[in-house]
Amino acid sequence: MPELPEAETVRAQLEPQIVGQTIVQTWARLPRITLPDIENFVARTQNQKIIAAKRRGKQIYFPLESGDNLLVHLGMTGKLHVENGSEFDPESLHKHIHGVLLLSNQTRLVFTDARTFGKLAVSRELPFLTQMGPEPLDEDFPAELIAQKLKKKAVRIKAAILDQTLIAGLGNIYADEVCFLARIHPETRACDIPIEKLRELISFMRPTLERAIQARGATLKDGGYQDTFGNFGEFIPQIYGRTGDACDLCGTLIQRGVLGAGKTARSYHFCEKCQPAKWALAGR
DNA sequence: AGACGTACCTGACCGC
DNA sequence: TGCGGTCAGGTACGTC
Repeated sequence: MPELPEAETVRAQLEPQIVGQTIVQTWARLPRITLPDIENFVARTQNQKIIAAKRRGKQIYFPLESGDNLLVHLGMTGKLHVENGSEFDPESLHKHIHGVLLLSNQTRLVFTDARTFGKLAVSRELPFLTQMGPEPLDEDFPAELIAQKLKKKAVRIKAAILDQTLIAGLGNIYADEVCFLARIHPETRACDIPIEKLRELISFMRPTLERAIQARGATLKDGGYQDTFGNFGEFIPQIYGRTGDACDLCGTLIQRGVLGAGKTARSYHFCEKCQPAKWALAGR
């Protein structure tokens, strides 16, 4: 699913394809995912020149000449691609296509999303720029500050690092990966982890995300993620989605666990030997 | 205010 | 072959 590396891959691939182009015509059809509403989205993107392709965390956005921004969140199954053509028939579009932008160079920017967890939006304000936690890839990423904040949290460490207001860009895949690399059981309460161990966990974020970007992201068995050219990501997780496989480090069979319950449950993957529950589950 | 629960959505997969 | 049940998770929002 699209996390920071997948969003960055899409952003970087789109940049040379669409920046400098003018949106000639906009089409959208699903009110639930189109903000603030379809009428505004269409009116405020049409006849606008795209002046940049940016990303913050998992959020992709395109500043327009008017001062508005075109925002695309890929959610779980969202995809963006550019195809040739200067017209289209809304009646004959595949049912998963929820947005089409005709560009001035006779191409179309197409948004598809099977599970419709993604979002299309137009907005002048970008509150997520300040509300979202720091970018792990930034040179001045405040690692020590994040370690201190984690040390005060009672939530389980995996839930803590998924919180986009604390750190931007980690999702289920990369959260599991860094827990594995740091040898921390995902259900450990953040405050129960020694501070030096938290620093170690944080130190794995940037290299892991950078390797994933070089591999153009990760595509799991469900084939959910594709880059803008329809290619699968080639990042191979060491732990995520590998239930029943042998751990790369010790050969122990990788297990799957569930964080939370009911509708909110999120799966995690771990090696019980490399990631022992020595601080975990203390209060249960 | 922090922690946790609920809801959205549908393709893929599985057991019968 | 068909069908009901389960799983997948990013994020907004409600509750305690």
